[in-house]
Parts: sequence; C-alpha cells; structure tokens
Amino acid sequence: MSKNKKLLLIDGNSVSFRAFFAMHNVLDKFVTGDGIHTNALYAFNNMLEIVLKEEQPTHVLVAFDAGKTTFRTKMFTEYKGTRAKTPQELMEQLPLIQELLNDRGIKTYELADYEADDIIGTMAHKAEKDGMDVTVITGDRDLTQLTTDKITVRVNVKGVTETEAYTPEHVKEKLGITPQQIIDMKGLMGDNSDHYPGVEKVGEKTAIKLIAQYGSIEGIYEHVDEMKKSKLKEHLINDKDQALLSKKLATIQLDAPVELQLGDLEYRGDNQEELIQFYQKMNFKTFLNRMDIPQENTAEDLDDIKVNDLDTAAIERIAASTKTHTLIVESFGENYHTAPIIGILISDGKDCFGTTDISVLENPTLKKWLADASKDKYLFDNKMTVALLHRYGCEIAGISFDMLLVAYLLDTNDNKQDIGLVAKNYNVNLPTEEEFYGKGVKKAIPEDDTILLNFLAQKAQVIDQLKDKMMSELKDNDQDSLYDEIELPLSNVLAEMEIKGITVEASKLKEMENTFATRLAEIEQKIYQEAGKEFNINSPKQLGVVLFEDLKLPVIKKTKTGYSTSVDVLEKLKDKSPVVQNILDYRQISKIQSTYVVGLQKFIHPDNKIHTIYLQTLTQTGRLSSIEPNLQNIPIRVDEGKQIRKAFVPQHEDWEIFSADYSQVELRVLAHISGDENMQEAFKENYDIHAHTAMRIFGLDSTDEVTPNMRRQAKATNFGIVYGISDYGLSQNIGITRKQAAAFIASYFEQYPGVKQYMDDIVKYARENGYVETIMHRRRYLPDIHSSNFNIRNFAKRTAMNTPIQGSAADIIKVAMINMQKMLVKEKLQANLLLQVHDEMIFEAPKSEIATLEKLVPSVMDSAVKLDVPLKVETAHGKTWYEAK
DNA sequence: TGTTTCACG
DNA sequence: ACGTACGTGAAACAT
Repeated sequence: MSKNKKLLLIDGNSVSFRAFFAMHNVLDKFVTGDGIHTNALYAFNNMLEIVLKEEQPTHVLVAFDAGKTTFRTKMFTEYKGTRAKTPQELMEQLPLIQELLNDRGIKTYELADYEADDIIGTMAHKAEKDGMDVTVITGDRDLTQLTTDKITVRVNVKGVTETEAYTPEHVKEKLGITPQQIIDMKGLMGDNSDHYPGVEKVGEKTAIKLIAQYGSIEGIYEHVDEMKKSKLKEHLINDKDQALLSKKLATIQLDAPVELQLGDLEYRGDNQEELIQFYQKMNFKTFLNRMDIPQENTAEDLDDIKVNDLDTAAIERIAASTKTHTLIVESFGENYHTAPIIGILISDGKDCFGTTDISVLENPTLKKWLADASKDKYLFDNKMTVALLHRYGCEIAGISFDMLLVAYLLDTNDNKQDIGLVAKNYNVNLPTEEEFYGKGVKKAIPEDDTILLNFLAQKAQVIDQLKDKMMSELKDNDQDSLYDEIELPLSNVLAEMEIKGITVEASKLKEMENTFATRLAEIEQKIYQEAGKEFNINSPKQLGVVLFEDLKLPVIKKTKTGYSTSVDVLEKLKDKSPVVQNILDYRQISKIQSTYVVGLQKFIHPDNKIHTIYLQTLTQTGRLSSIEPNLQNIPIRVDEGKQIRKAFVPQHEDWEIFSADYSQVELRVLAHISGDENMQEAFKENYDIHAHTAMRIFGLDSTDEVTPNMRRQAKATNFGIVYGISDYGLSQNIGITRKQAAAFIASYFEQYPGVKQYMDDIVKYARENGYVETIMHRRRYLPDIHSSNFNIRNFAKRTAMNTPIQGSAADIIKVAMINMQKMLVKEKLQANLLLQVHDEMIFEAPKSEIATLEKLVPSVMDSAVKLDVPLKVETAHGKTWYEAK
C-alpha cells in the first residue's frame, strides 16, 4: 500500500450529539421551512469541512449505532440503561445528517448488535494492517484505546470544531498508561454514563496507579493476595467479576462482522448538484457561499449572442426605444481616472449592440440618450461608468440598477468588486476580469474584437438575468430605500467628487521632501553612532537585532517572526537607551516622507489635482474607503505630518478650503440606538461628554472636579465602549491594570445602564438572526458569532456591538453628502464638495461664499437624520487644508 | 506574497 | 482559562 493513503473514521452518533449541544443555544434559529431543526446538522457539517481540509483523507467512513440492543446489552442488561433519551430535536436530524453525508460522497454504515465504536475499531484495525494512516473523530474519550502509531484519535473538546489529538505518546502523557490499558482502567473504575459498575471506590486515579503497578486487571488479580490488608484489597476481591465484565464491556471490538472493504470507503468528494440542493433546502447560506459552485455553462448560451455593430442605425433604434437598456462601458487599466475605454455595449435584453470604436461617443444621439434621465438603464458600477464617460465628454443619467451596489448591500462579506465574482455567487458562470484579461505580464486586451465584445455581451446578459432576483432580495431585506435613496444617489456624488479632484501644490511637497531628507540623514547618523554600526533602520528584523541583541534591551513583545519594534514597545524602552527616541523620530519622519511627501506627488495629475477613488462597496460597516491615493489618512495628529496639509489648496485664487465635521457622531449614535437616558441627557444638554463620563464613573459631584487625566481615561473608555469593550484592551490603551479597567467598565455600565442593555441585546440579536443592522438597514452578516473558537466568537461579538454604531454614522454622513450636493446646486453656490473623511466633509469655495457655507453646511449635516439626540457640527476654513482645522 | 508598521476616523 | 479593542490603505522588508 502506498504511504499517503489515509482513512478518516467518524463516530456519527457521538459527534452528532456533541454538535447538537454545541449549538443548543441557537436551536430555535436553525429551523427549515418545514420546522425541522438543523443546528446539529450545521455544526456537524462545519466539523466535517474542517476535518476534511485538515486531514485530506483518501477514504472516509461515518459509523452509526444500529439500535438499542447490542451484544453488550446481552452481556449486561443494564448497559447504557440510565442514559437519557436522545432529544426529539436531535432525533429528527439524524436522517438529515445521513443525507448530508451521502451528498458529500461519504459512506455511512451501521451494524446490528454492534455500536459505532466497534465498526470504527474494526475498520481502523483493518486499515492499519493495510499500512494506511487512520484518524478517528469522536466525542467519546473511550475510543482513545484504539490509538497506535498509525491510528490517531481526535476527541472533540468544546463543541465539535476543535479536537484534542491522542497519539500513544499523548495518552501516556495524560494518563500515564498505554492505550491498551485504558480498558483495564475502565474495567476498574466503571462508567457512569454507560452505566457499568467496576470496582467499588476505585476511580481514575486509583485505577491508573494499580495498572501502572500490575499491568492489567488480570495482573492485579494474580497479585491480589500479596497486597497489604486494606479496604481497597477487599473491594478488589469482592468486585472481581464486575471488573472483568466491565473490562469486556469497555473493550472495543476489532473484529466485528463488518461487511465493508476498504475500497468501499474511497472518498471522491461532494456530489455537487445534490449538495447544493440540500443546502438550499436547509437554508445553509454560509455553506452555499463557501462552495466553489460548479461552472454552470452559461458560456454555451452566451456564444449564441450575436453582437451587432453599434452603428448610427443601432443608436437611432436604441434612442427611439422606451425599453430599459443594459450598458457596459469597458475600460482597461488599473485606475479608471486614466484608463482608456476599450469597448461599449448596449443591450435591450434581446439584441446587443457593441463596438470598440470609441469615437461613437461623439455621436450626438448617443450622447443625448446617455444623458437622458428618462431612459432607464442597468449597469455594473455606476461611479466608474460616470467617471469614464466624463473623460470622453459624456454625461450619463437614468440608472435604476447598479448591480455592484446591490450585491454589496445584500452581503458585504464577499468580494464584490468584480462582476464575474458576483455572477458566481448566483451560480452563473462569467469570467472574472483576471480570468478574461489574464494577470501580471500576461494581462492584455484580446486581439480579436469579437472576443471582447462577446465578453461584454455576457456581462450585459448576466446583469439582465440577475436584476429581478437581486432587487427582490433587496426588498425582502427591507433595504430598498437604503439603495434607492442612499447608495445609488451617493455614487453620483462620489463620482463628481473624484472627478473634481483636489488641487495639490507639488512645489510645496518638493520643498518638504528636501527638508525631511536632511533631517532623516542627521537622525540616521546619530542612530548609527549610538548603535555602534550601520544597518537598515527600516528593517524591523535588523532593528530588532540592534535593540535586543547588541544593546540587550528587554524584549517587551514578540511577533510571529521575531521581536516587535512597534511604537508601544519603543515607548517603554525610551529611557533605557537614547537611541530609542531617535528611532521613534526616524520612523515618524520616514513614514511621512515615503507615504505622503513622496507618495502623494506620484498621484498629481497634469491638472495639478489628485483624483482619489472612493471604494463604495468594500468596507464591512458601510464606510467609504479611499485609494490611489488614500486621502482619508492624511496626517493631522503630529505637526510634522500635518504640514502635508499645507500642500492641499483650493483650485482658484481667492478661494478657501472649508471643512465641517460631526462632533462625537458615534457616541451620539450610541446614545440614540441604546436609548440610554443618561447619555442622551448629556448630549441634549450639550455637556462635554468625556468630562461628563469622567464625573459619572469617578463618582464626582460636578465636572469641575474632573482632572485632565480623568477626562483622558473617560474618553478612552468611551472609545472602548464603541469598539466593543474588553478590560484588557482598555488597560493596554490607557496604561492601567486590567483590574482597574474592569472597574471602570463596571462603573460605566452602572452609570449608563441603557448602553449595557444595548450591548447584551445586540449580541443576542446577532446570534438569533446571524446579522446586525444599522439605522438605515445596512446589514452585516456575522457567521462567526456561532464559532466554537473563543477568540473568533468574541471578535464577532465586538463586531456586533461596533458595526451598528460605525455603520449608522456612515449612513448619516452619506445622507448628508447627498443633501449637501442638492443644496449647493439649489443655492447656486460655486463651492465644491471634494473629500469625505468618515465624519467630515472638505470643500473648496470662493471666500465670498464662506459665510453662507458656515450657515448652510451645518444645517444640512445636522438635519440629515432625526435622532433622539441632536447632531453637532463644527466648521473651519483657511487658505489651505492645514488651516481649515 | 505575506508581515510589520503606522497614517487616519 | 481562553487573548483582545472597531474600520481602513500604503510602504518597506523578507521570503
């Protein structure tokens, strides 16, 4: 037999039992349409996926008990006599588990008069003789008696997804005896749950001691007469028959009459089609999503699509039609602010018209049709399409379906940037961008235009095909207004912001580059001197050697690859060596230099502007993100970095930068959704929230007694609460002991009981529904909330607490941005909205408009939504972004 | 390509 | 007892 064959044996009953109780707390949430529970099925399948991945078996068998009576009950009628009846909710799942295994291509087996253990023992033994490796999965530790060099027994601990692996060494380590001696141990001590007796007053400890001394039960009785007179000796003699019987009962058969050949157990993987149907029937969305759904060959259908030329006649026909059309504007390149359009395709759901001749965009009829809001259109990624067409002098309106946005709202978890990936989620085969164009050096536009146009036609077809289904899902989720009134209009606002761009003075950055270069060189020399050698300061590895080996500074924290040299570590080493402060300085300047001073210059376009791209469909919370470059993390906290903002200027002389930000928006959202009266009062009365919190948690009578340090700590606690607090996290953040942190939190929850209630409720909600929601019904699914892994589960809990807060704040500013754009038009202001940084908006405007903005902007922002607490907006303005703060 | 570090809210 | 703050993007180094 070849070496790499591996048999996986699963104890079906005991694992199902474990699975059932592991997810007992969500029993009522895992129910099919017909009212059958599925929690054990779900957990069982989870376990299966993990084990199959880890073990990579070539053969698999799941063994089940056949019935109540076995050869053991014949030997001893009370065997398993007192065991509680299997709950009905689990009983009904056992056939489903069998069905699941069948669909997963896994053999199941049961044998009259024998238990699953015996089937497993027999097959394990057989496989071992054939030279195979064997892994057994069970919830029952008694099976560890099967352990040998070739047979590993993994016993479930905490639920079913984690196991403890028993090898002969591990058994020895844990019990001090060999696997074969486990039956002797069980014989002596008996078994409560299987209800057989053993020797009176002998438990695990005594049993192990006796076996270590005499080798086996038989060995003990050979020498029992030599023992000193004792109660133990009396019991041993009295219960001899019971001990021998119990040993027999505990012994797993290695030669049960199993009619299976190893060849029958060969594992060939899932029966995909059946499995998909089964998952659908069970409502197992997570598992469906996890599947590599087979390539249902739509390509075949799509080959038949005839792409007609998008010529003048076609354009006339499209323009005259009242039908909805699907529009594909295809570009080639990384960044759509520079990438060329390489193809255009318009489909009316039946006929396709496409071209690679981009001059078609000069056709006035087409231009008019594109810009006509009354001509209904579907597409994938409105923002990109608007930006692309803008560069070619076209406007576009009338979009009712943006597949990218809808896919994101339906499920933020998967990567939705690519239409091919979205299609795959709906079991439609469409190549991804990478699959179609290739990647790396091979990335290229197909030479044959018909291939490209066919691809565009496929995209259009997919959009048509999935539109109704996706829109109805949106409605089911109560997310239609989130889409209609927020995300879709916002995509136009964002497009406009990106296209406008923000003016950046390259000369200013150049100047800074020189200054910082000189400073870096100076610090660098100092560091080399203090370190006694030259090395790459930017290399955490080399720096670690210098600090912790050459200079022998104490190691505070390690990463998985070596010493940690992050700021919090260096801060603690500051007074141990003068080199540390220099390294901190170097790091800071070097970051500013590489990422911002040098980095930003690369993105300045010939129009002296930077055009970022906002990703509207990336974050899990509903926030935007900004790339190429990221304009949402321009330094502000330390002055050297803040200087960067002096390069960001308005596009015209006599204009200014104007900024407006929400003050403590997340805490206000928390006050609103938690309904906590004390916190709401603080905002309604416009108190300094952090000082007010300090007063409360430190038990003071007035905020006058709050010291700056108390306020600082209270502020950190407020942040911690928003993040889904833990005492450890808070203690790390403000440098107090964990105990103190725990006391802070306890006191906080006492003062803000509504907040405590919210935290408990939202976690419960996530467990019961599998997702959490923002005030605008933005959803985030949290499958990890059911994880058996402590860390993963806790992470999901914190996410459940934080997402509605961060996400609702994101909803609010999105509404404000849309209203803002409307207001600017309505008031006929020249001011431009340029940037969004999560809780602030940055504008450029003629000086003459500043006074107007100071009135109108806050009013638009604080009226975006109506909360139980007021929203507060602060504004600033100046010649550059630096001064507008 | 993954890891570490650090910039922002 | 378990190890921890939430959400991002980019640069540099190491592999």
